[in-house]
Amino acid sequence: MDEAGFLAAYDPRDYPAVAVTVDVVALTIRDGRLSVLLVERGTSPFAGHRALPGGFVREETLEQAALRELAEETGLAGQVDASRAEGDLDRVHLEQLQTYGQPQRDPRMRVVSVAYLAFAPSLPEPTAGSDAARAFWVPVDEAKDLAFDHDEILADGLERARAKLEYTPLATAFTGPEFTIGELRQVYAAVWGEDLHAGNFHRKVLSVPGFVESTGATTARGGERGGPKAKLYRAGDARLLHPALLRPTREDRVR
Amino acid sequence: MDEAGFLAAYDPRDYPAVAVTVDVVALTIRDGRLSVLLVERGTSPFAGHRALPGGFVREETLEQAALRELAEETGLAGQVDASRAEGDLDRVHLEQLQTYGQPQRDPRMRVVSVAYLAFAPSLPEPTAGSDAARAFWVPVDEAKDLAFDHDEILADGLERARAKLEYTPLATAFTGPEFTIGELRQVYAAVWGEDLHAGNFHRKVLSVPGFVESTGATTARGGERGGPKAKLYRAGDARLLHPALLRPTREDRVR
DNA sequence: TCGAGTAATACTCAAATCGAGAAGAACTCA
DNA sequence: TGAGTTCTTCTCGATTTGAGTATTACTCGA
Repeated sequence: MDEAGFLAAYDPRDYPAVAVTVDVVALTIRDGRLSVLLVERGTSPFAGHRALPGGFVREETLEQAALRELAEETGLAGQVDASRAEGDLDRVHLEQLQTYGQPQRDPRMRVVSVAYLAFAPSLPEPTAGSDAARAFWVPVDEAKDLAFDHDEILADGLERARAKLEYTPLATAFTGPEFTIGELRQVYAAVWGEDLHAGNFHRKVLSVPGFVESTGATTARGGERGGPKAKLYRAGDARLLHPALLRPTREDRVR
Repeated sequence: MDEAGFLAAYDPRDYPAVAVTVDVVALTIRDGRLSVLLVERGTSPFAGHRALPGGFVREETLEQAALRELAEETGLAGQVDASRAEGDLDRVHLEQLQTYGQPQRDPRMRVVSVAYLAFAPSLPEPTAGSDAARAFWVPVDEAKDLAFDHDEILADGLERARAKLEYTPLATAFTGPEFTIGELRQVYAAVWGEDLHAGNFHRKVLSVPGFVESTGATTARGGERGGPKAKLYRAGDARLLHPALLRPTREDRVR
């Protein structure tokens, strides 16, 4: 609210204490499956349950807090100092998802959590050492019964990711800096959970201005199971896809 | 984060105190212009500046806090008790926008603000009495130099509103319970800031399943400046528009 | 009461786009 | 070497789009 009138009359004791945290829904594609980074909780409440990585916000922006948690949990970059370069994490796309503040979402106290959504190219398994040993990637369809309201947060994050693939070049955030149209199609297939018509997808991607641009090069060899060498592309400068790549319409999504 | 490990080691003195507020971007259409509800600040900082209505979160959900602030500022419904019926406000569509938590966004202390976006049919001017006298509707293109980071919040809210008109039936939240296709088109025109082809819009709206359904009735008389009586419709049961109603493509939005 | 202006609604038509399928060429692995 | 896979390009009919036109039914002011 930010109103001086309120703040002048504001006595912290008039209000319940509120803690602000960030939770991160970090998505990547491993072995062709959309996966999310989870941590195992050691203590009550929800001991033994899995949860999204997250933590208290310090003297930093919300986004820095999310990046810091991600770095700490994955062991990537190792930098706890969020103002520094992030190493492997510098290619991670991070955006705010939503904020969750139901009064009883944490049984101990009022916790308002700002959830972030991260998209990463295939990352190494979180390395041991530091506290990252507790973190691991789980295919999203096996990520159930999470602590707190994290099932809901994950579901919201997945829906956001699926929707953004339609009208933004977000899929390139899941690939390396150079990729083939086929790899891009597999990203869509993994996130949407359904196969796409290869020919139409190819035509579509190349017809959207600024989605991808050719590097001129091709892959060194054909696919694992055969097929010719594929042309390589990198992400273009489009921020929105026009026209969009729409998911196959499913009636139950509409009503 | 919600991790017991952190909470067990958590000492409030280790972290700066954080206040949680809600700010509301309430939009309506008055005299054919998209307008936002603002309040005038009386005290420092930003005394004399206009700001979005908002306030501290109490023992309530974030959404209840947003509704309460809206009711208090507009004087509508008058109910400060957010659990009760909201009177005029019960037809308001409310959704979370984004959370703003830059450390210096409020010069006095760390304030994390959860912004909400409200869409309302043309509402009466906020009534005097209560503290609502401070609130007023302002056409969005005249809402500049707001306090704090409210210019940014408003801009984000407008972009969200414009985007959601494309693929959701949100436009009906700005109309009365019954409306004509022409009224609906004027909502789009006001929010997008550009006129639409009447014939194509008509065809499109009627072709999207579940967007509108006919009431069978027509308006009692023609338009103010002539024209035949129009058929009346009410909102249908679609939650998403398939196919979507896309804004005229502007290149500068894409790159 | 008439005439000008306006709006609702329906139609036309060419261009763009889409989904489904097919085909050829290049490559893998066994 | 042969079977199977994938990349890439086409074809074709159906759908959707944008732009324009036409008809009809109103309002308002002269």
